[in-house]
Amino acid sequence: MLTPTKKEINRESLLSQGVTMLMEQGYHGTGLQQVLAAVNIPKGSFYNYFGSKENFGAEVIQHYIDPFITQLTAHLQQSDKDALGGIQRYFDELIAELEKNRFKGGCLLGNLMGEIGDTSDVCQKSLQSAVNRYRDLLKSGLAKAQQQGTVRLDKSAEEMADLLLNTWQGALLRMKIEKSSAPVKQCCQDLLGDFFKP
Amino acid sequence: MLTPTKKEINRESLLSQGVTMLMEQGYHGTGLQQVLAAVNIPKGSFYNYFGSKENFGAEVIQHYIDPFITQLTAHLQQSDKDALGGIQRYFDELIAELEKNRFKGGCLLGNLMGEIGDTSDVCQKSLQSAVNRYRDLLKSGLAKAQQQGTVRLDKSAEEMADLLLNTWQGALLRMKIEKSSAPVKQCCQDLLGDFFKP
DNA sequence: GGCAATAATATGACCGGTCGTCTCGAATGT
DNA sequence: ACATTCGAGACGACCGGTCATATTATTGCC
Repeated sequence: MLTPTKKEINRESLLSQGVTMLMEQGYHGTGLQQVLAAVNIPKGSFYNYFGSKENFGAEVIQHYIDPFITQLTAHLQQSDKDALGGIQRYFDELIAELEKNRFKGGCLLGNLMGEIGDTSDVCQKSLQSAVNRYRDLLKSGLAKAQQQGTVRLDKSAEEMADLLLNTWQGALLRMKIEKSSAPVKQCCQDLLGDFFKP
Repeated sequence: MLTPTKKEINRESLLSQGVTMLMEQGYHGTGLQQVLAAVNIPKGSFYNYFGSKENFGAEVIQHYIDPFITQLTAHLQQSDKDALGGIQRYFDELIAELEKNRFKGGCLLGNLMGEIGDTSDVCQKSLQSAVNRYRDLLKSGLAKAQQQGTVRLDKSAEEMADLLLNTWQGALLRMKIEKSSAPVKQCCQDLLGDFFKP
């Protein structure tokens, strides 16, 4: 079928609502009834679409990261001659979005890594995959910047991608409790604007 | 009274058990009954000692960070002539402990910042205070290292303390899902062994 | 000091609600 | 006609929180 089936529509809206609510209230803090009520899907249907809350969580994780991959990819393509600038502008856009949300939520991946990253096998694997997809994209951007001479060569692109991702996650946590974008701005400044420079 | 009252003993063991369980299962993932059963304290007593789960959480946070403050303070005093070395040895000790726990738990502060850092005012304030106490201690260690010439001077000690703390938190999240100490080791290597060097 | 009166604290059964999950008849598609 | 999917509601367990009662301390009086 070309038009999505009702099942696919329902799955999609549950996942989308799941992203919002898991971000706001965490995994254990969010009840399925709450998600189902928000999108007006009967409770009984849930287990037809997803087998369990845990599986749902794992799918929500993937559904969450997709737009970020797309967005970063777009910035890298758009700034083809200046990969570092593309990365910087991507993070600037993220920061603007965080400020618009008044520093609520942060990053679903970070929140769930902390909450259930070591208690749910299914979600752990989904988190690994999501983080790796994102990290690899950052890595390729940084590698291109290395070729362009805007980023130091004596550290591997992968090592820097990991460092950027980790510091960003930590800075998002600080942002949440300080209700300020200073930590995330500082993160970009310290790494992209200093440590990664040749 | 010199000997602690029964109330104080009970409070203490609840807080101690709370640290363990909130670390393992998160805030919403841990029920009060579970905590109370583990230390054999009746449910009714809980609300005499702490007014609510939220207040309990806020106290658990402080109870959690105290030993880390003590431990880092000890390392800084012990390595008086080499503050940077003291900080490095402190983190080495933390890493050894994390490996002993098979990478479970991570840091309670990080986990709770992500889970409830923007939904519970009381816990948010407690998290702020705990993180700031820890950051200020790191900052004073780094400042001393600056005086000793082992750390660069063109960045403030506070900025570096924030960066170290944030990257450490992010690395702990990665550690949890990758079940490996590589991220935290890399964190220390990148910052203490490279970026902070003069 | 001995003892009743009073205050303070400890307790666990119990509250309404929500949790994640499952059952089974109804609806749907072929 | 039949296989598959759906969905209303029920399931027992557990949630955070309350409260009347039981126990223990403290006080005041003789």
